[in-house]
Amino acid sequence: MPYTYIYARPALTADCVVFGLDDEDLKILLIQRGQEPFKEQWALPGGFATVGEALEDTARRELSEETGLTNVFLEQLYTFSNPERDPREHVVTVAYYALVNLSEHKVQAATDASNAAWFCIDDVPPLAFDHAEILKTAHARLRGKIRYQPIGFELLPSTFPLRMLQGVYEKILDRPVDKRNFRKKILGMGILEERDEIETDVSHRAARLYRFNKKKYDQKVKQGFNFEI
Amino acid sequence: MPYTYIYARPALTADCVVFGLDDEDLKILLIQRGQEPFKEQWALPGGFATVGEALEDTARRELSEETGLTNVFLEQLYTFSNPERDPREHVVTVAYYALVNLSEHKVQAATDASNAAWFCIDDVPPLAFDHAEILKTAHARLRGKIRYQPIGFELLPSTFPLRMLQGVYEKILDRPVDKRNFRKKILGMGILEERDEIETDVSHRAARLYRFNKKKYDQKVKQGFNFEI
DNA sequence: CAACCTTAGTGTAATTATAACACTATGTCA
DNA sequence: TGACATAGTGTTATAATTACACTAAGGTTG
Repeated sequence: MPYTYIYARPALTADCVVFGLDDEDLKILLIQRGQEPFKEQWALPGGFATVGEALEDTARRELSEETGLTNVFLEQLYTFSNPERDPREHVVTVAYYALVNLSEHKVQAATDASNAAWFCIDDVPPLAFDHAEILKTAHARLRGKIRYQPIGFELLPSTFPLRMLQGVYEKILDRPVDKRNFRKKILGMGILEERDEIETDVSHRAARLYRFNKKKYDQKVKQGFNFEI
Repeated sequence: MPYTYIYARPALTADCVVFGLDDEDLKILLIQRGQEPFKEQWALPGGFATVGEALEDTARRELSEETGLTNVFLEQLYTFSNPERDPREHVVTVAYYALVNLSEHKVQAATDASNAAWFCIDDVPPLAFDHAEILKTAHARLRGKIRYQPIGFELLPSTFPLRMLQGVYEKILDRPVDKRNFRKKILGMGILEERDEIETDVSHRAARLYRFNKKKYDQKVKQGFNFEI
């Protein structure tokens, strides 16, 4: 059933730049396209907007359909509207970026896309459309954002040792961080809650585990507290 | 000549939140709508996207058509896609914010819109659609942005006394700023160029005029210089 | 023309935040 | 039991921020 409008309309899509973190590296989730254009090439997960659906919901739905990921931290990044960005026609895309923790969210390549896989941020294959530019924008945003908002938790399991959180910052900022200063600062924010557990299955002294306390965080946000690292 | 697509498409618009500054207040540019819905109500300047045109160009074109403003500083703000935001149908809007200096850009209400006028940011009439929310988002962004990027110049004539620049910061941040510290900081950035002119037509000691030097600014940006105020 | 009003223009000291830095403690593993 | 790996902890030097008040210049007014 076709739809007719008096004036031409650009097509509208939502795409997701999904960041994950393993012990080694900051990673990015890509899918391999099943159709033309750019068939077989890697691309950001995403798809066409549906009338009556907010674009953030489009982004979440497509992410779930294509990779099985649900319930992730998701924020709008930027809207890309260069008329040449899609060879078929003028397609405007609203890009989102997402943070997931790899240990609790397993990715499965799902129906729509033939294949989904994680790539190291420094070793990404050529991407379809202008997705390389979108990725670059998202990476820059992530680096900028983590410096003044504690979003690093989203990449970790719900309880984690401080070393792991420090690792998040080091991998995203791509530079070493002083352990003592980092702990002072992050604990001083008063948004981490000390748990009565320690790490297991490590071949060295086990560290205490912490949990992000969203309630305390929201409270401090309301008070205008500054979360710069 | 109608256009037909296999799947339904949301309509797409670009809207502008235009900030200006006079001696007194931070102001916002609104137009009075000539058609339904929200006929006669005040709204942000903006209009429908054209296929083949980047949305930033749409924003500039509509701004020029509706208010006569051209050549303004314009940045993307956020994309609003709530399906209920327009009573007619699902309309996604990409919002931009613009900074203009009132002394050099005179506004004229132009063809499309019946009327255009400046309003104090603290005294805005009820707005059409979700434009109040867009305005609030833009105001928050402006406040946040000016703290780490020297965009205040965009609201001033090309040469200006430091007092005026300080006024920009005070009006946007909505708090007093220490004169000596401000001068130290802003001159220390090395992006202002001292001119051999002083103010005229003032009934007190005339101040030296300065000019923003974009070349020096771009250079410092490249070196990763920090412009926090 | 003198007194007054308004804004220009300038420096220092106290406080606070940041950055640099090294050792002991505890557990695993060979 | 000795070697190894990471946990956990304070202090000091340096840099950045804040608070603060007077003289200078020009215009206005009685």
